[in-house]
Parts: sequence; C-alpha cells; structure tokens
Amino acid sequence: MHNVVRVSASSSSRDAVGIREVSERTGLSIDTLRWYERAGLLPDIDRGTDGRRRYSPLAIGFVRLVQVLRRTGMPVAEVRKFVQLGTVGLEHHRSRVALLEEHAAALEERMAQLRADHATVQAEIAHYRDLIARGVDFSAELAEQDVRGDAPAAWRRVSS
Amino acid sequence: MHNVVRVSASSSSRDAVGIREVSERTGLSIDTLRWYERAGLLPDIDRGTDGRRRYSPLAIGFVRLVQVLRRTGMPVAEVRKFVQLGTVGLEHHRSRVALLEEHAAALEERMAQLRADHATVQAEIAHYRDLIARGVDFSAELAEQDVRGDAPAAWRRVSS
DNA sequence: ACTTGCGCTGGAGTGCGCTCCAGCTCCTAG
DNA sequence: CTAGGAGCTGGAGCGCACTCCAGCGCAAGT
Repeated sequence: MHNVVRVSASSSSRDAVGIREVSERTGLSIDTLRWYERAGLLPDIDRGTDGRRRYSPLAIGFVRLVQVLRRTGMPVAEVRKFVQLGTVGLEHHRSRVALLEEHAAALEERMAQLRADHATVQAEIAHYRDLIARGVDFSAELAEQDVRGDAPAAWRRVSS
Repeated sequence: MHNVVRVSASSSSRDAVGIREVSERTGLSIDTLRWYERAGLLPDIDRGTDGRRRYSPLAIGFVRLVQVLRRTGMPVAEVRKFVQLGTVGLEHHRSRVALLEEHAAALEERMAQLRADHATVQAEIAHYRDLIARGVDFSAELAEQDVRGDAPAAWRRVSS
C-alpha cells in the first residue's frame, strides 16, 4: 500500500497509467471505466498522442472515489451531479459537502438496517440449528405450535 | 404445486389477512408479493373461497424473512433455492443452515466494506469542509500541491 | 510489410427485479 | 339489478447499470 502520490509539475504525465492498469488496480472493468467517463461519472481523462487514455494519479483517486460512491449505492445520476459540479468553486464545494452528507446519512441508516437484518439471519440459523439438535422437522414443529398456540421463534421475531 | 403449509384449521384462517394488509405491513407492493409467489420465493399462499390470497401469520413471517433476505442482497435465485428446500426434513434443515451461514458471512463482509466506505465519505466531507474553511477552491488546491508535493488528503486516502 | 495486440468509438444487447396493464371474476352496497 | 371496488392471471414493459461487439487505428515486433 505505498501510494506516494507525487504531484510535481511533470508528474501527471510521468506517473500516468493506461486503462488496463487502472482496471486491475480498482477492480472495475475496462468497459466500466470507459462507460463511467462517457456517462459523466468521471471527468474527461487525458489522452496520449495515440488517443489512448492516460490516468494521472489524481484521476485514479477520482476513479476510486466514484467507485466508493457507487459501491455504497449512490445512483449513477447522483454521482454525475457530484462530478459535474466541477473541480472548482467555493459554492460548489458547499454543494458537494451537502450531497456527501446526505449520502453519509443514508449510509448510516443502511448500516443500521444491515445490522438488524444480519441479526435476523443469525437468529434464523440458530432456530434451524435448534430444530436439528432436537431432531425436529418442520411438521413436528407445527404440531408443537398447535399445542402451545404460538409461532416458532423465528417467525415471531420477524413479525412486526 | 400444493406444498401449502397447513396449520390446524383454526389458527391459520382465523388470523389470516388479505394481500393489501400484508403489503401495508411489510412495505412490499402488492405486485411484488404476487411476483414473489409466482417466482417461487414464497410457498403457495392459501386462498379464500373466492380465490383471494389469505396470509396466515406464519405466511407473513415467511414473507418477512424473504424480505430480509432480499433486502440484504440475496439474489432471487438463491432465495428460491432456500424456499424450495421445502418446509420439512432434517436434511433440508442442514442445507438451509448452510445457505444462511454463507449469506451471513457475506453480510459481515459487506458490513465491513460499508464501514470503510462510510469512513471514506466522511473523510471526503472533512476535506471539502477544510477547503471551504480555508477559502480555497480546487485550482488553488492544485497549486498548493505543486508546492507541497503531495495530493489532497482525500485523494491520498482513496488510493490503494 | 505484415501480423499481433491493445485501445478506441458508437451502439446494441443483457440480466435483474420488479411494475404495469388488460381483461376477467367475485363480492358488497345501494 | 347495477355499479363499484378489490383481487386475480398471464404477459408485456421498464429502469438501471453495465457488458459486449463490430469495425477501426496505431505501434511495436519479426
């Protein structure tokens, strides 16, 4: 993890890499990288004399940021909004912060939901483990219910 | 396909509710509920004499479980696998546990990733806040870099 | 000079997971 | 008896986010 990003005058072209390497380093497919650019999720990437893309370290950083936003479920349209605020301007900085804060809040909600859902799955596992341990299959379980007059633990838990 | 889980006549029909109420209680649309059933993500739901669906409390519990699995990103095909193991059988209990454990493990990974990504977004916010506080726009920031010889915090953080 | 390989573009195609709809049946209220 | 409303079915349609492809250009190796 040695990413000494040196950005001195000439570095942006010296350290620039081709699309293949960016793909390998990010895990995004080459097609996806091109698609993101066309779709306005990335700024226009520099080209070499042969017309091929050359990703500067800064550009790669940008790609990674977009990757994080997408991976966390930000819709393409919103990423585009974020990107198209451009790279300059105090006012735009404020808009960007607002957008990111909204997203961060959504993420917190999703994390809470995910924790709860994970617990539900775990409980479900425990429930089946219990049935197995007791050598009980579902029909036997149903019979138990009729006697006890309530639903199995798992079903109760997931009910409102 | 009649693998309907029949509980003692009394409890299942007494507390059963219509599709509208299930929709309201779960937040899944009526269309989605029907689609899930057709797609094999739910067992066949009991019908009233008029042919309408009557969801027993047990069925509703099942719906909620499927909802959790879907919400946590389990693909429809896998939920179907889970469901089609049927409601009976010790061996099937084992398969279900295996499936759920795999899913739970995936969830843990996703939670870790999500935490990391959330931190990245937070750092990005902090970065822009800093720029604003210092009254610096991005072009000025780039100039700074040339002098300092390093990239903005945000870009560094998101690099591998 | 030619072949091999990578990358380019614009556009078509794909997979997933719903969502919408037409045309029907059944109940209930007036 | 009629009208309205909910629910039913099978199937078509849709939005999203890629993914694939044909046909081309450049550049290095043989």
